[in-house]
Amino acid sequence: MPEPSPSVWMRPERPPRDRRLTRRQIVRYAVEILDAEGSRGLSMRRVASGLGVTAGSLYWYMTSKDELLELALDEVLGEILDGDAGERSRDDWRGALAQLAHRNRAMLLRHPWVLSDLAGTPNLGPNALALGEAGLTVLSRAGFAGADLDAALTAVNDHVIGAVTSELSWRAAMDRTNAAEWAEQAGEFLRRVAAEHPLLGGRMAATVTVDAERECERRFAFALDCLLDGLEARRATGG
Amino acid sequence: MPEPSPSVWMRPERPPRDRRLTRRQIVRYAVEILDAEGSRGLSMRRVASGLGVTAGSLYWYMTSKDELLELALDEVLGEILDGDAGERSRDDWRGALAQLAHRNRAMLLRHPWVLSDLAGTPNLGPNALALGEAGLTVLSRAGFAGADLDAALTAVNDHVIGAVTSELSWRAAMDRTNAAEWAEQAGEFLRRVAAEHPLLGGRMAATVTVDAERECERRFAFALDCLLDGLEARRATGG
DNA sequence: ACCTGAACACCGTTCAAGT
DNA sequence: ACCTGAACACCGTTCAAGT
Repeated sequence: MPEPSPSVWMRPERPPRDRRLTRRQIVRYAVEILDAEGSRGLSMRRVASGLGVTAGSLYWYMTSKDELLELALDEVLGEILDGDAGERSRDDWRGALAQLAHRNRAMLLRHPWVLSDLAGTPNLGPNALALGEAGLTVLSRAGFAGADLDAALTAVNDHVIGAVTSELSWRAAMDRTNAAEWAEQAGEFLRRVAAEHPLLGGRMAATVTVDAERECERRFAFALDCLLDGLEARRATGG
Repeated sequence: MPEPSPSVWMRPERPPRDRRLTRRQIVRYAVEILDAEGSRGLSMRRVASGLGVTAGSLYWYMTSKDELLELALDEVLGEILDGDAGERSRDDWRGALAQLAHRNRAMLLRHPWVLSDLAGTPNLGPNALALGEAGLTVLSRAGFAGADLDAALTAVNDHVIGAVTSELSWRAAMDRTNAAEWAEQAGEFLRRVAAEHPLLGGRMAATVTVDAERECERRFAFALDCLLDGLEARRATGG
């Protein structure tokens, strides 16, 4: 195994000689599994056997499953900036920031397992860093500096993370209660909710008639707009 | 085992007779373990043995470990409204909403495991419902209705979730890089980051001199204020 | 009705031994 | 240098059998 360090990213990748595998290869296959079956589906043994090796050999390339997840996280973070020239009109900071947020959201919807991972993971990979720099660049041009620069970027990123997290849990609830087999139980449940919680009951009733996907996008844009308005009012214009 | 259903909350709890355990008891002990050691520390076997029974017997009270997590989630959601009269001045919707957000954040910091759980979990327990109704009540009095009512509440909740998620990952990174043993590797790493990412490097350098806890609170309040400004501008005042 | 105990099919990680 | 294969100490879940 490689020597230990606070993060995979603080230690050089092993120099190759006659390997059968690449770290990148391992990570990409792990992402495939994660996308297809979520965090539960990922095991060192499964990754290894899918690549034609034994579980133990993966520990030549990384020190633990946690590190594999750290690597997988950065791998998909790379998709956000991918194929983005980043050269929007220099003055349209709102547009540039909103675009980053939307691309970030799209990535998270493609790789929902990222969210259960994110909380405890350091997030210091090259793609994470590039993404941070890109956001800071936009906000810096917009007039933010010092601690407000951090706060502004964090505000937008946090909205993305939170919005997708709750979108996924909302959809999980809908999918389960709407499944035909449960119609009776779910109906009875909703009736009870409505009786004790009038506002919530009303909103839940309205939810049934709505296209979940479009509604989630609408809410996402709504809050993002609120946030950007708030930032607009706080940025230091001119000099 | 109990019969299946889309969520634990859609099925009545088993009537008792001569049990050694309560579902609540099991859940509370699970929360203790989760708080002390995170999601990794929780196993059915451990919970069972801590309560003086065998793993198999837990399946009399719930159908799976997932359900246990669903129950644990609602248990801690109960803390947010706990001991809160909820009877602030009726006009101060901003204050009431901000208070809910702060209490929610405090809960998540006490129980960080909730965040890795949240994404895929339905969240339909009594405490989740009461919390939703409370938020909707405040926003409804403030003048929001229909789809905007949902969007506004979601905006605030999402901010809390996202902010705590990234706070925890930021702190995980800091804790690891600041550990004395890694001073050299971390220093070298930061130098490289600064060279390739000027803005990020600058912000990271500033970070070292700052109190992480206070800074996180500041950022939280900053974004919340931006959001509330945005909501203020969008609410339907008068009638 | 509730719990045990054994069984099944898995895990992550380590490490001598092979090539 | 890289990989195997076996071992260690675990998992979640099921289910006959006990009381």
